[in-house]
Amino acid sequence: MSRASDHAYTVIRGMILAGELPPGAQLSEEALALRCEVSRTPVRDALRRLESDLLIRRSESQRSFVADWSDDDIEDAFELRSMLEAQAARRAATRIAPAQLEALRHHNRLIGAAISGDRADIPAFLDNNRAFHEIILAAAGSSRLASLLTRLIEQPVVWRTAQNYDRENLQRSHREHEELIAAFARQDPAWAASIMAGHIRRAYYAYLDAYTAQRTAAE
Amino acid sequence: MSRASDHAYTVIRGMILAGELPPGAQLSEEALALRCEVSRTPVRDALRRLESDLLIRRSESQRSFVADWSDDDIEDAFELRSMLEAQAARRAATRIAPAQLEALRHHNRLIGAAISGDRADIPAFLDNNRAFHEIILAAAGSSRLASLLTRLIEQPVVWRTAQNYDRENLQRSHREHEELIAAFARQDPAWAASIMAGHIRRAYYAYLDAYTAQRTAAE
DNA sequence: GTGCAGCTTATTGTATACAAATAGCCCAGG
DNA sequence: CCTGGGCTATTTGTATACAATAAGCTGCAC
Repeated sequence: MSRASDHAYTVIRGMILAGELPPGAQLSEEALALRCEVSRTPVRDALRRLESDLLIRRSESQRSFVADWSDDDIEDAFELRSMLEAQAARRAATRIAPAQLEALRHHNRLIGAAISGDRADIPAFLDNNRAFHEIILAAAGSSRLASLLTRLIEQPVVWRTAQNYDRENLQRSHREHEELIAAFARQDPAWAASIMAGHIRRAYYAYLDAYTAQRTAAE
Repeated sequence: MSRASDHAYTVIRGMILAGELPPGAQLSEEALALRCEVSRTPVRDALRRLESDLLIRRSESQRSFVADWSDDDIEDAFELRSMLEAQAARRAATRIAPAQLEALRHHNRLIGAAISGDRADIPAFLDNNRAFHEIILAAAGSSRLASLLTRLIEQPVVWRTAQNYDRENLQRSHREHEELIAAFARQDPAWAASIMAGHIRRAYYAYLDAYTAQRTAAE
C-alpha cells in the first residue's frame, strides 16, 4: 500500500509487539504522527487497520488504546485459531498443488536446520514456520478464511510464544509438520485437520507453560 | 461512530445490499462523497470498514470495487459461518444469563408471530432473527469470535437468503430456534453447537434452492 | 494493423486547518 | 469532605487543497 500509511502501520505495530506501547496505553493520533514523521491522516488509516487486527481497541468515545488480553482472551484466541487452521488444513488437503507440497517440505527442512544447532535459530524458525502455515492457507483457497485467520495470527501473545519454546517443543513442532506433510501427500482432509488442531493446541500449552513460569518467577 | 462517517457507511452499504451498486462496479471516493453529501475523508473511512466487512475488495492499485461472489465463495462463507456460530452456541450454552435466555424466548415468540399470518412479515422475521443470533454471540463472551462473525453475517448473499425463504423454511427456522433455547436451558454445549451448525447449514441449502430456482427461471 | 511511448485524465494518498466532542480539572456550594 | 457544574485543554472528526500514482488514450513508428 501507500508509503506513509504503511510506514505508520509497521512502526506502530512494531511498537506494540515490542512492548514499547504496553497494553492499555492510550494512543494519540498526533503523538504517533510525530513519532512516524507523517501527518495524522495516514496514522488514522494505520489505527483502523490495527483495530481490525484486534491489536487496538477503541473506547466508545473513539479513543484508541493498546488491546490488553486476559488469560481467557488468550485461550479464546488459540481456540479459534485451532479451529480455523484445522479448517484450512482440511480444505488444503484435497487442493494442494505438488509445488506447494514441495515448498512445505523445503520450509520444514529449513526449520529442522534452524533447531538442530547448539543454539536454535529462533528467527529462522519463526520465518519458516510462518511461510509453512501461509502455504497451507493459500492452498486452502478461501479468501474469507485467510482474512479471518490473519486477524488471529501474529498477535503479541502468539508472536511471543515461540520465543519461549524449549528445544523439545521446537522439535515436536517440526515432527508435527512432517505429519501434516504426510497427510497432505495422502490428500486426507480428516487427518490433516486433526494434526493441525493438535499442533495449535500444543502451541497454546507451550505458551501457557512459558508464561506461567515467567509469572511465577516474577513473584 | 461519528455522524458523517457512519452516514457514508450506511448509505454505501445500503446501495451495495440493494444491488444499486452491482458486484464488480468500481467505487470512486469522489462520486460517493457527492452521493452522501460529505467529503472524501469520511467516505474513505467507510470504504475501509466495508473492505474489512468483505463487501468491497481493492485492486492492487488501491481502487475499490464491489465484491463479487462465486458459488464456491458463498458455500465457503456459509461453511465458516456454520463453524463459528456453532462455536458461539457451544460457548454460550454454559455462560448464558437467565435474562438472555428470556430475551431469546421473547424474540422467537416475535418470529413466530411474524410468520404466522397470511403473509409472512419478512422484515420483522429478519430483525428478530438478527437479535436472536446477536444475543447468543453476546452470551458467548468472546470479542474475537464476535469480530470474526460480524464479517460473515449480513453480507449480500446471506442477507437475501431469508427473502427467498418459503413458509416451510421459516417455520423450520422457528422450530430450530426453539431447540436452541432448550439446549441453552439445559446448558448443554454439544447440543447447542450441533443444532446451530445444522441451522446454518440448512439456511445454506434454502439459499441454494431459491438461487438456483431464480437462475433457472431467468434462462 | 499492431505495439509502444508519452501525454492526459481520473483516482487515490497526504498534509493541514478548522470544527466538534469529550475528558479532566478546578472551584463553588452543600 | 464530597458533589456537581462549568471551563479548559486534549483528542478526534471533517473539509479542502495539493501531490503522487495509475489507467486509458492518442498518435507515431514499424
